[in-house]
Amino acid sequence: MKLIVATLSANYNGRGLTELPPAKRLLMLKDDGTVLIMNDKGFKPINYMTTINEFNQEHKDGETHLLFSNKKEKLEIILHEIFQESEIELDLNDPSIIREQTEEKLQLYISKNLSKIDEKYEFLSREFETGFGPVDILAKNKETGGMVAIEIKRTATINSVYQVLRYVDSLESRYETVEPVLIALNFNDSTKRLASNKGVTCLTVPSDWSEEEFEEFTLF
Amino acid sequence: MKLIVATLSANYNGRGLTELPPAKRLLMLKDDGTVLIMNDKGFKPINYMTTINEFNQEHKDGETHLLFSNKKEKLEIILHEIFQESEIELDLNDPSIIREQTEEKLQLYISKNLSKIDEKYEFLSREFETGFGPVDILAKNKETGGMVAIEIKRTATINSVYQVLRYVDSLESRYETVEPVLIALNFNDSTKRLASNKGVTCLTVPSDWSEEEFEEFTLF
DNA sequence: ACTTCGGTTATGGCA
DNA sequence: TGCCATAGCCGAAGT
Repeated sequence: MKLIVATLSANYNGRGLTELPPAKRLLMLKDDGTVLIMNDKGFKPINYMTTINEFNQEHKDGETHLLFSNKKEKLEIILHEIFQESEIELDLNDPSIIREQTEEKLQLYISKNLSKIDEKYEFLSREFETGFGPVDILAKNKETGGMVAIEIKRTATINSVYQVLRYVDSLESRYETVEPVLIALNFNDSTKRLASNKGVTCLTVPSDWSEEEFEEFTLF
Repeated sequence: MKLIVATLSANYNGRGLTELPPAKRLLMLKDDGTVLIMNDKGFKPINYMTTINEFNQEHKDGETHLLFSNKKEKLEIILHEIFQESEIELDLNDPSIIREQTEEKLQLYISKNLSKIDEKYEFLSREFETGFGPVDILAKNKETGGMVAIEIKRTATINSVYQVLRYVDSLESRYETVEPVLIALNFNDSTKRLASNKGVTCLTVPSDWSEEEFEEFTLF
């Protein structure tokens, strides 16, 4: 990638419309075509653009204008004064990051260990289609004999409450009783409150749902 | 900020849990404490961390271990081999980017020009509290005399449909009839279909809702 | 400090 | 390709 330290300004038009006043910043031109304008704060670029098809360069009044574009977007960068310019070589095939404890893995864990969360639930199926999209887990309440719609989240929000209620709505046309359940690692108070008002059961995953358990699953 | 080109690996634990195998990458250490690990693809860092309170450095077997942490997160970076190291100075007070055509500006535009979208609607208030969060615009249908709950989006999704229906649910305890309306620049087909099934009116903002109109508004 | 919501969200998966 | 849901979403504003 190429790194340029310069006083620059920018204009973007595409998904949104932005104007960036001039300041001394870092411009990164990655080998895959990605362009990033960085300042010294935070982790997000101020302006950026990916999937660039067209690039043009102009010189006007001693300033360099860079024009990046694709079918839907346009980014203009004006380099007022260049202080440094350098090229660095990184690994072409960067081995990808390994993510653990994702919602997908949590869902697989709970599918296999539902009774650890609550003894009375019996797992029936995963990603069961309701008509409003698939519910994460469909289970049976061994005490009541009724059905259970379970929505799983790493962090449950009020949206999760409405989501599981939608599934229950849809499933109630097929089953006599459907009980809404939210299972998550974290709930905030307002979510628990709303769930309680709406009759949605909230269950927390034991914090020791462990890496060892994963060995049983294959994601692919 | 400091830039380091090195063969490095990383482990993060906090909001999630990740493992990054070694490769030659760019490490950015920003002046505000932000740490970024970049490769030569895309606009996102592979690993990163912000709001760091604690930093420790260790040397083991000729390798440098960097340990960044705060109350909730921990990031370890192992520098196996360092190729380059440099320090660059950027502007301390980066003037902030100017965003146009944001949802907020769209909301203000529609507040003042609701009759341009549909003659029969009369604006009553903005950000009206429903009990399930504020509805963007509360209006009156001059033909029916009923109330109108309007949700505004740059791009409307199926979630927007459920959102406005929640507001209507809540408002119906206060008003006799409440009509759900979605106003957006873009709708996708499935959103329009769902809205139609659920009795939610979809209205598109004329593409010439112009910058000139903004002059009337003050955001602050 | 926590919650809520918009974002040029990005990104991966699947129809 | 478009649409959907997740993400270590981030960041900002309000409480």
